[in-house]
Amino acid sequence: MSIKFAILVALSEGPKSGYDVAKHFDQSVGFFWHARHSQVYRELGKLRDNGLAVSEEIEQSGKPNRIVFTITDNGREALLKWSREPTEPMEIKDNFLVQLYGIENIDIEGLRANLTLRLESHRDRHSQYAAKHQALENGGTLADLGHQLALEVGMRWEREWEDWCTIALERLSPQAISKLTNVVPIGNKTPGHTA
Amino acid sequence: MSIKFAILVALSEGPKSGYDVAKHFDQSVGFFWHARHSQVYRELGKLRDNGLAVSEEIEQSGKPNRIVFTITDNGREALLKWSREPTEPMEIKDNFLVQLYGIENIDIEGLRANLTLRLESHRDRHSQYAAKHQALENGGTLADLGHQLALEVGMRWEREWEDWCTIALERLSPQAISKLTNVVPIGNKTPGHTA
DNA sequence: ACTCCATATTGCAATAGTGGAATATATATG
DNA sequence: CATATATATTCCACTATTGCAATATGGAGT
Repeated sequence: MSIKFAILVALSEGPKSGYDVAKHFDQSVGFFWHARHSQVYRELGKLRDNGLAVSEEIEQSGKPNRIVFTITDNGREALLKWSREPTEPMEIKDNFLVQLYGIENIDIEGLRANLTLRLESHRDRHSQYAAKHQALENGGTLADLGHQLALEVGMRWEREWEDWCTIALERLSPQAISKLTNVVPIGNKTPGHTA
Repeated sequence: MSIKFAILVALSEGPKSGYDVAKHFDQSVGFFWHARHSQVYRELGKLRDNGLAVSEEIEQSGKPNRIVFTITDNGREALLKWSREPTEPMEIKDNFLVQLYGIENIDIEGLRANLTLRLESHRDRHSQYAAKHQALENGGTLADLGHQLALEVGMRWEREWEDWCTIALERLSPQAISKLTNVVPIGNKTPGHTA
């Protein structure tokens, strides 16, 4: 229901081709609702069909022509209307947490390896958000405020994951695991003191 | 790719019918990878087709027969194998953040209303996770540790949203908005001091 | 010279997930 | 007595999203 609006938001910042959306998206609204290029092109077509955007073909030589989309008044109306309805909070959907939930049938060595990898990737993302955020620190417009607030959610999320990964690595260390009761960890090399 | 594993994890705790999975799921693994009943039944069928679970029909009168699924050794193998591969960190996908990103074309009154609603819902979820977490506080098994850690991610997530909503409500208050430069907020009743 | 990358769009098969209807009965609530 | 809710499964249409291949060319790197 809503890549539609993410793209509309992207267009609201200025006319863009599908290529533009797909590319610069990932550095802005796309942080909070991502899509692959094939979906972007399809959705742009729908926006045009529904009168929320208009398109204009721009001739180029050597490359396929650019098709530039511009948001219409109807498009802005749609955004406005959308923002007056309640939005569902997003659901957590994370493989790693599913694995934790099934820890008894999971390779704990693998879990630790994953944890280390993810710590890295959360750090990366955190600094990505932080960089964007810092670039806005002197901005005083409404748009800046919106971007700042959104990025702050991203930063909080990544920071929490970072903290949690560190703690989880300790709580899942071989030493810690070996102190648990009932331990017969499958796929885990640690010799737990079995009953 | 992975409601499959969430269901496998559910089955790993004991044999379950589709109805059981759909129902009790929401109080456990389903926190971290949810599915509607129609999908659950479909996936259970696939697990059986692929030999990761076996099913047994249990006669009942008055109600349709229960079809109880039990995880197989192949199923446990699949979980183990899965946990040795890296998992992608989940992506943020939140309508509300998209709206913030497009704040210039959004009804700020609506945004504030949404913010208030969400504050509520994050509080609810937080206490849901916290209750589950507290019930485990004396548990010392590996399974308990896994559940605790997973729930802690949920708690962190909800707590951060709670904090952030409160802060955002201040930063988006009519008074705060009116102090911004360049303000011609659409759909916002506040008389911004236009240039 | 060769390969890789950026530009730019289209199209399609496949997977993932939602939402609702249909079916059948027992029990609880008003 | 009517209505809702819990039990239990199946099926289907639909939306959402991914991933890949095809097409065409200019420029940068090795």
